[in-house]
Order: sequence, then structure tokens, then C-alpha cells
Amino acid sequence: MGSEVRVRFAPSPTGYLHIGGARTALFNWVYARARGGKFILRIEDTDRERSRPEFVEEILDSLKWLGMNWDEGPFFQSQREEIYKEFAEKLLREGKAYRARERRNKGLSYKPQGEGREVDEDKGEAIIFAAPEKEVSFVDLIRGPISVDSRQFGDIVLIKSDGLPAYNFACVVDDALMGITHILRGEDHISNTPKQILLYEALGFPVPEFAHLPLIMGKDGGRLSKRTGATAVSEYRKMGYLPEAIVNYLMLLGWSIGPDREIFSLEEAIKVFDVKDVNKTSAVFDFDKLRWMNSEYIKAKSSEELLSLLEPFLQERGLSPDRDYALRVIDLFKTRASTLIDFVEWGDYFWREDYTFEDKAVEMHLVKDMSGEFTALIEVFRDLEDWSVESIERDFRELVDRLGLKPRDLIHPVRVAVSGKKVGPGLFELLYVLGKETVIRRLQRQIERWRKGEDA
RNA sequence: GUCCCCAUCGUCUAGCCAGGUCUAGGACACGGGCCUUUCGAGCCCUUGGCCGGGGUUCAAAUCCCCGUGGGGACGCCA
Repeated sequence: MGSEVRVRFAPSPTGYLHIGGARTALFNWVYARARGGKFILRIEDTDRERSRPEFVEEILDSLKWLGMNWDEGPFFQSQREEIYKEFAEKLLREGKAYRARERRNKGLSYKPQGEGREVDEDKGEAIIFAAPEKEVSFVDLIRGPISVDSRQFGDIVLIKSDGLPAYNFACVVDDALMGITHILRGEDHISNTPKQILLYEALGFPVPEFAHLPLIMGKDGGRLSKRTGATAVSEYRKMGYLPEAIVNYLMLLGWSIGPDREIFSLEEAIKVFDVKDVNKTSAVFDFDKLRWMNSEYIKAKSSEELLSLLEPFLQERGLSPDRDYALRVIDLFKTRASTLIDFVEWGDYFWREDYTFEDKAVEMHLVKDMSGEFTALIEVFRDLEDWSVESIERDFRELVDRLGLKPRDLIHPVRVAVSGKKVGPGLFELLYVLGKETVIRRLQRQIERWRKGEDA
């Protein structure tokens, strides 16, 4: 038919795949899937100094982890130098481009005193496109008509003096040759689009459709950066976020599946996605909401699934708990955890004996010596044949009555002694999962600390 | 400086294109309450917004204009 939708994601490997890039990739991917088209991956590694192979690796890994499989590629621009040269020479022959050390027409918006930019005195000749002076117009799929006077930007560098193509040229040649029909990219590219349209026209290629996605901003209103929060997708992975949650949240930033609906899968999104419905306004990345969404996805998983997801986090800490035990811990923590890390950090006392004691918890509940009560409790627990949540609670409360205490007088110190935390699952369930031996051992250890006069 | 884009609760948004049903709905966060075995979990409740000004119209969050504010681009980076 020849009318197949073909979109691409074209990152440059000068850094990790960040949240913004991931969202651009995601919208392209969803668009391709929604239209039954192809999603193509191209690596724009024409910056010799800054491009690094390990970043390519990292970007590919992150895309796969997020579930964005590509149909063609990855193509590397660094391997296509000859192709760009050919087209540049064609323009040269046609008199549409010239060789020079500088652009003849630098455009109305050129900043003569542009600070910070290093001027390379030794550069040789570049191939530069002589931009025709005209009003360039296009219809943005999200924003509608946009129009810019080409005199604003002036001539366009095609081939840099190092022989490698400049961004706008490589991009156009590749998009044309790869048959890209729709270009979805960040709003920061709006100013490149008129330049590229001029190049499509000069080269005699059909001009694709453009859609400029709103940018993602940090809490401070500026562009999302390391300062305003973690940005690398791999960072979120390490922090225990689930790809489903990230992808769901990213879709939500600038698009809505419908009123009063926020949790949805990519499959559902694909069914109703239309690029026209994407918002025009840039969105602030809300870490808290992502965290909330992640907790929703954690709750929806089975404990078995969570265990396999947790495996790397446990291994990393040298932990290899018994499977059944681990599943019980996960059951207990599932409703409280927001990230996978929470299972291992908030719940460290389930996995290791050298669990951390929170200062506040110790101050609040372990300052007063309760050796007598603890000793009595140990005895009660020793005699307990049936170690179940019900009998633990029953005997615990009996003892509390006998000692003339209120439940909370003993519950809190015990919680802190066995977990080191002042917050956690219900105490009796906690003790049950921890197991009789462990509980008794930890209570005894606390008695020891009191005897030695230590705090914890 | 030049050009481009955008504008609904603190944040993400629904509503806008096809004006009335919007004294503007939801979610996150915040505040409060309940649970009393904690809260980082659960349940419940509250606060909070159409940037301003003109116009068009019987009627404007919705359409038009101006202003203001925010963002982006201006590189032989991508």
C-alpha cells in the first residue's frame, strides 16, 4: 500500500536514556502500534567527541526494559557517512550548497557575541546549504499551523569540516531514506523543523508529518535535570520502579486515556491513542505521583512475581532467603511498599540480623529498661506450641493483662527490638513471619543491651 | 536581542475543537479525622483553579484580540 506508518526514535548516545527521551520513544512506539506501523531505532552518533558505546548499550537496555521493542535497527549514523556525502555533493552540484569555513548567511537570530561557544580556528571547509529566503509553514499534528521565516535562521551546515554530517542534514537524509512518515519529537525541535523542511524540498524528498511533544519540566519549572530529580531510566530501575508504572506515568504526562482513568496498560492505550489528543502544555514531572503509581503496580502483582523481581535486589545485598519465607515477607509488605527497594530496606530486619535501628524509634521505645517484661514474654513464647498469629496475639495479651500493662506499653518496645523500626506491619503478623526462634533471640539480645547499658 | 510555542486547583489532568447540562469533575500531594498496635498501610472528609483586560453572544473555561506570565530555539551539539 505504501501508506504504512513508519516512526522512529533517534537518540544520540552522549548520555543515558533519560525520562524525557523515554517519553519521546514511548509516544512514537505507541503511535506505531496504534496505527499498525513500524517503529525504527536510529542512533545519532555523529558527535565524535561525546558519543560513547556504553551509552548505546545503556539506551538499548533501558528501551527493552521498558518494553519498547523496535522493528528495524538500530541504525548508526556513524556508519552512513558516504550516504550523507553523496547527497551533500548532489546539492553542491545543483548549486544549492557551497563549501566554506563559515555560513554566509547566519540569520537574523544569530547571536554575534554568543558566549560559551568555542571557536575552532583550525576547522576546514564545511558544506553549507544556501537557504532560500521564504516563509516556511507546516501543520503540526498537535499544535496546528506553525510558520517561520527562513531568514530567521539563515544557511544550514550539511557536512561539518570533520566530514561528518550535521544533525539537521543527517536527520533529513535518514528519515527520508528510511521512509519515516511521522516525526514525533520534543518541542525543543520546533525550530529545527523549518530548516529540515527546506532540506527535504531541496533534496526532492516528500515532507513527513510533524508532531512536537510538550517538554517535561522539573519541580523548579525549568527543564528536567539531575538537579531536579533522577532522570536516567536505569536509575529508576535501580530504585525499584516497575517498567509498567514508569510507562503508565509517562503516558499520563501529556495525554489522557479518558476522564477519571489513570491506571492503564500500554495495550489499552494503543487502542485509543491519537496524537491529536496530546496536550500542548509542558508538564512538571511529579516524583510523588510516580511513586504512588508504582505502589499500585506492586499491589497488583502476585507475591511470586514480586519475588522474582526482588531477586536482583536481594542478591546485590548478598541475601538468599528461603523461598517460602520470602513469599510470606512479601505478602506482609506488599501493601506498604512503594518501590522494590522498600521491601529490602524498610524490611531489612526480615532478611538480616544486622538490621538498622532508627534513632527515633529507639529514643521513643527502648530507653526505658523492660528486661522484666521481655523475660516474661520470652517465657510465654517458649511455651507456645502453636506459633500462629492468633495464639501469639492471645498469649501476648494475656501476659500484658497479667503485668497490669496496656498493650501498647509492650507492643512498641517489642516492635522496635525485633525490627529496629517504629513503623511496620501489624506486630503479631510480623512476629509470626519472623519465627519463634528469631523473635526470642532478638528479645534476648535487647535484654543484653539493657544490661550493658547500651541504647541499641 | 530575534523568532517560535504555551496558559484550568501546589502538581498531573477532564471539560475547549462542535458555547448553555461547569456554583468546573478526577488523581497525586497537603491539611484534618477514623482505625488504636505503629503509619510510611487502609477508610473518610476538607481546602484549593478557569492568568488579566477587552470583545463576539441571550449565554464564554470554551470563540476572537491585546496584555502579562512561563517555556523553547538561536552551534561545524543532537
